[in-house]
Amino acid sequence: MITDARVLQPEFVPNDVKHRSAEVSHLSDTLRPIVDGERATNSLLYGPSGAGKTCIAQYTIEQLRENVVDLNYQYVNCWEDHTRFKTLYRLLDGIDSTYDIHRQSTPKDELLDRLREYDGPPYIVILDEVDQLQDKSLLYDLYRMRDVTMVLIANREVDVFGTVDERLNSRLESCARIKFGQYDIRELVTILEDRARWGLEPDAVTNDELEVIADYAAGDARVAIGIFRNAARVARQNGEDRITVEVIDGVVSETKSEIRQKTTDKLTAHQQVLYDTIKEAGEIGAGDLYDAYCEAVDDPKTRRTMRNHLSKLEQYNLIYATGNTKARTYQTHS
DNA sequence: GATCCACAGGAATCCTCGGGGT
DNA sequence: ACCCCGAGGATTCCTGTGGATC
Repeated sequence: MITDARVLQPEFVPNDVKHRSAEVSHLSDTLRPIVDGERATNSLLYGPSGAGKTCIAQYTIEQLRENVVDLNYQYVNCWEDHTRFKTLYRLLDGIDSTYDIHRQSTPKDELLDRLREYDGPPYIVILDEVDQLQDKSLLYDLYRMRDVTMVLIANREVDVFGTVDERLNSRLESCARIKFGQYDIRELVTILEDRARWGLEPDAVTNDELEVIADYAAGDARVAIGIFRNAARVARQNGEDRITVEVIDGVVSETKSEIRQKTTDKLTAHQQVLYDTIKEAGEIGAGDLYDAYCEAVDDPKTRRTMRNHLSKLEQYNLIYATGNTKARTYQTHS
C-alpha cells in the first residue's frame, strides 16, 4: 500500500509547496539580491507550529540554489543548539570549518572570529526556534557579517524582539517579517492529497478520510502528516489496502502524544519532573508545585531556578500560566 | 484602603566542568 | 601535577506587583 515512505516523514520537503506562494515569493524577494552578488535582507518567519515555516524556508533556499552558482546554507535548530557555542559550531560546520575545535572554551570567541574570516560564497543560515537562543547578541554578531544572511524562525515575533536590547532591536528593525497563519481544513487536505499521491497506492485513501485527518489536526500540518503516516503504517500492518476512518480514529491520540513526547524528551530531568507534576495536578500554584517538586527529586534546585524552568516550559508551549502573583497557577496544554 | 506577603523575573555573582598551558 | 580560563547553569540578592486579610 505504501509506495514511498519518505514522503510521509515530517522532515520531507516537497518540490512543490501548496498554499504558501505569497510567503515563498516574499522570502525569495528578500533573498534575491544574492543572485546578483548583493547583500540580502534578513528575514523573520513567524506563526504557529505546523504552519509550514521550516518547510517553506528550506524549499525557498533550495529554489535559490538552483539559480545561484555558489551558495552555502545551513539549518540550525536553536532549541537543540541553544548555547552560543553550539550554534556557532553548527554554523562553522556548514562551511566545513570545524576541524580542530573540540572544547567549549577556545580562546574568547575564536569561533566567531573563525566565522568572520569566512570569505566564501554567500552564506544563508536558517535559525529555527530562534527564540530559544539564550544569547541573542549572537544575532547582532551575525548581522554584522557581510556574507551571512539570516532566516529566523519563531512562533511569535515578540519572543524574538521583546527580549533583545535597543541596539540589536534597531538593527533587526530592517528585517523582513513574514507571517504564517494556520492552515485551514481545505489546505491541509490538499497537502495530504499530494503526499498520498506520491507515497501511497492509488485509491488507498479518499478525500473523506483526509478530511477527517485534517479535522483532527486543527490547522497543524505536522500533526496532520503524523496522523497520516501512522494511519498508513497501521493499515499496512493490518493487511488492509486502504486507510479507513476507524484506523485514523485509532492513531490520533497516539500521534499527538508522540509529538508531545518529542518535545518533552528535550527537557532536562528537572524540567520533566515539573512538567509531570503540573500535568498530574491539572492546575497548581507555585508554592505547591515547588513542594511537590522537592518531594520528587533528590537534589531540588532553588525556587528561582524552578521559575526559570517554568518560563522555559512556557516558551516551549508545554504549559501556560494564568493569574498574577499569588493567584498564579500553571496548567499543561491540551 | 493600608498592610502583608507570596510570587515573578532582572541582575550580579558563584560554582562546576572540561580542557589548555606550564 | 598544577593552575588557569571561559561557558553555562545555578544561586543569591533584589525590586515591583497584586491578591488576601483585616
